[in-house]
Amino acid sequence: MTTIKDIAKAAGVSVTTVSRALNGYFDVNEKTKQKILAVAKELNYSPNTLARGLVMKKSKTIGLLVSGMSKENIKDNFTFEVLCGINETASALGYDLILFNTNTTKQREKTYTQLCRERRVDGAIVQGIRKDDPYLKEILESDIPCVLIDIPIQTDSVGYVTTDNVLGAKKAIEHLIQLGHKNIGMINGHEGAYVSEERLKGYIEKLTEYNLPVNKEWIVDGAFEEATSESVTYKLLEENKDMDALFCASDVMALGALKACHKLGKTVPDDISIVGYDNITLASYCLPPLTTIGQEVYKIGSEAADLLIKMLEEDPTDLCRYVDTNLIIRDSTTKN
Amino acid sequence: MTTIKDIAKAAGVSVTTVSRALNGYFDVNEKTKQKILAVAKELNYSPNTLARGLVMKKSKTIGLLVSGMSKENIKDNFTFEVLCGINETASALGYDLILFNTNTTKQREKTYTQLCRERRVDGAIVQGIRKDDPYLKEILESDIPCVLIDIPIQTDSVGYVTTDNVLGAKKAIEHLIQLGHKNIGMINGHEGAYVSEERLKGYIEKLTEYNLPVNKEWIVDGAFEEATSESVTYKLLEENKDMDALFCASDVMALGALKACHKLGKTVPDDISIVGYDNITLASYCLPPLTTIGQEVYKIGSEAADLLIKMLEEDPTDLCRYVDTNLIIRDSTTKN
DNA sequence: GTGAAAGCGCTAACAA
DNA sequence: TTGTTAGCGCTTTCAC
Repeated sequence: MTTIKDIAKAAGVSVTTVSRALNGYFDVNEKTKQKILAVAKELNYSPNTLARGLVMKKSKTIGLLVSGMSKENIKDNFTFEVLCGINETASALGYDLILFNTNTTKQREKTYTQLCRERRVDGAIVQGIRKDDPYLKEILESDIPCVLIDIPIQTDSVGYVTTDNVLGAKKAIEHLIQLGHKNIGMINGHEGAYVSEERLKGYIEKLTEYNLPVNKEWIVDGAFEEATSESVTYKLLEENKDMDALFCASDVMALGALKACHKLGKTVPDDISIVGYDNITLASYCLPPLTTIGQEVYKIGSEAADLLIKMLEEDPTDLCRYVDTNLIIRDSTTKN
Repeated sequence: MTTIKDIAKAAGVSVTTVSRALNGYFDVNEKTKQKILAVAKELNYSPNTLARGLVMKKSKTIGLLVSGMSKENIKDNFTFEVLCGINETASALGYDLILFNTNTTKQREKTYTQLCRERRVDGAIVQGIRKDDPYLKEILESDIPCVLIDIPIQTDSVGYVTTDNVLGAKKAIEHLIQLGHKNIGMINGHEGAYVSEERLKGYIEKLTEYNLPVNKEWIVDGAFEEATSESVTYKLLEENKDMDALFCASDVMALGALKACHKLGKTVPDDISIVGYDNITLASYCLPPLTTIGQEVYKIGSEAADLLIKMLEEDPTDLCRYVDTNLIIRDSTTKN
């Protein structure tokens, strides 16, 4: 494999000059530069980023800590869409991505800091970890630049990209209230998720705004899973016969709720309206197509990459970015 | 950041000894070893993989060349599922993944070899590139260990993981024939895909096996896209009123075909049976749920990672692996 | 069982 | 404008 040493020898100059020419410095004679470039091309040279990273203490690499990459999460294209957004933006800005898997026990043996330092990543993007994940604590204590997705916590070295989940939930509930619904239950995710906390907040605030009662028994967790959601919905509707609408904190859970309704012989939306969250691909294909809160997931990813790289290169003052949500009305909601 | 030098100083030994102790060599006194390990832990040491990679000429990194990571491909969870499989297996075996994006022009400036060599990846896994992609030629000419997904070409350093697409297509057609269909059209992908070639082969062979005529006009390309498929299906069915079944080389295209049928006022499956390919998540949710050829996509990914790592560490003789397919019968096919 | 020294490929003072 | 030299953090002969 060709090194700058080889080029230096072939071009009859020193390695320093080669390095400078290759890196586009201006203090090198145009002629020598051309010569060096020619030799480099001829010898089919590729720079060794490991060596460069070693001396520069920069790797032009972003570490990706993603929890939703296991078999179970395949239905949910949220993770993938975020990934796509990160990938395109990062690569457009000259950074490569390195994937850390937080599921396998193998990786869990290492701490977040170890993961990042071993690979000498310049920064990290973290998606899908829970509030109580030990990694989160570490991330916040570490000084490695990091962007959190959907976790609105900021430190000197940690920023975040998220949507306004309170507002998103409010849009959903507003829609249901406008349709005349008064007994609105909620299938939330789980305690480990900030988005759950916020969507619940939006739900409560909007009900309160309309002087509708907030009933604790009407709020249950569905673990962001279809099956769990199905079973809790079943129970919820059995115990509250007058419930006329359901707000689910994710489309996947709305799918479960749909199944439960079907089994109970309830027609959606005539007997009960359902609003989901996320606007996953399935949302427009299921029966009935889901009214839901859409997020520009791809944009969340690309904003995250953009923010992190800005943090690495320009240290911006604002480390928080919000991406829009919008209510998408389909056929799972109707007038009461 | 702690280095082995720091450890050496703190433990009162040489860097050599530290290196040996940390790497679990046996020619180091148990006591010194324990001392070194203790110091390392206390100083919160993380090895620098860049430095190690530089001297060892191995990076324990696998390069991922994936084309299906753009906005358009989000519906299709094939790519993501492959990714998940690769990720879990690679990380279980101690390898990290580095993502190369082949879409952005930025990356296209570099050749495959450059991409791999710059990052000093030990090997690469390539998914979703076309037969005529210049990268493919390079991959086959290069001696970088590589596993191709769904491209059955082998060289000394290149292996592949795929399914038997001829057989898969045959299963689909067999099913349709058993249901009494005789006028079976095919929406294929495009010329750039090996899987298209093979699925077409399976289609033709099975028809021939039953002495059914193979009609060139009945075979059209849908570019693996929903919209394209919809428009070609429209035309196909208009021009061939007696067509009673359709075999689509992907579920996404089957979705398009479904739409076309709907617009033409044809009921699936009563007027026309449709079989897809891939068993994407949507397949079981669309209307009617699709009969399709399922692939263990996750397994394709994990096999690819496993094969590549075997190639890196043990150089196996067999560089080809096949993953099963199976016919999944849902409601888009019925007796004629 | 342990250490000194060389070197992986690169960048960056500092000199010339 | 160019070259000399040191050093990034690590592994690995080779000698003791």
